[in-house]
Amino acid sequence: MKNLVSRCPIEEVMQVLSGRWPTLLIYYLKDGTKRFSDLRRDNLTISHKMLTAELRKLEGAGIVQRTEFDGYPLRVEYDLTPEGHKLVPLIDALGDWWEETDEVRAVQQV
Amino acid sequence: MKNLVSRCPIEEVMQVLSGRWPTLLIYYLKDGTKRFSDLRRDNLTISHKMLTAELRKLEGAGIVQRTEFDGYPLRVEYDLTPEGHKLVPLIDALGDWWEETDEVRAVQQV
DNA sequence: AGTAAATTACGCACCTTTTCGTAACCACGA
DNA sequence: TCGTGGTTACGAAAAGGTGCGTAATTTACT
Repeated sequence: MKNLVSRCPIEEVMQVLSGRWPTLLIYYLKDGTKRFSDLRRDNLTISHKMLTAELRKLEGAGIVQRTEFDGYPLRVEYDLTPEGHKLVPLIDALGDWWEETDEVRAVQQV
Repeated sequence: MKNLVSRCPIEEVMQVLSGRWPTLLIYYLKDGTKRFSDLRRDNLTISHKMLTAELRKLEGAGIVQRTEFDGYPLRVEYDLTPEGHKLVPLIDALGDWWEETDEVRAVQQV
């Protein structure tokens, strides 16, 4: 999903939130500061490369704040921005919707 | 994004809503019944292969209702289900969030 | 009257594009 | 030599576009 087909804000958010990782990362970060290696430990299956790419995307969208500390080994901390925190309940609402419509899907499958 | 890495409802919704088309299709359908060819006309760039695939995914998720009418040429109508309609304001909220955080992003880019 | 073409909603095969994981490498300090 | 956070190159796999085929009926042309 490289470029947009409309200038609709919804398509723009979805470009950032689409995929397996963005919402999961937001969820790990909502509990507080995490380091790169913390996220890799929590989130077993994401590759090194994907994690950096996704974090930068979220940073560019103003959802995640990256803080680099001088010294070796290099230390970097990731947090949700205030804007990122505002996003959490909206994503929760989608999860709730999914759970509520679970029975509907169960019926349809028959 | 073939299979899930967690059993979190949020990852499950995102599997359905991820990508360029699902939310756009929901938006076209929220105004009422559309036929396959209506959607292709509105939504210039989607290929027929993608359109069928996305519509079936939304149908499987209980968001879209597909109604087939006998006769030739075959006629098929697509509508949002009641559950699908409930989803609209949640997606709207994401779009609103994106617009509100627009200035934040503008500042960061500098 | 007879034939040709258009219509609708796809399925399928083929081919290109994009995505993503793996692995190697870098910087440095303990 | 290991750990940290990150980049790059490579290759496999998945996503997605194009074009052809299909059904039965209507319309358009000769």
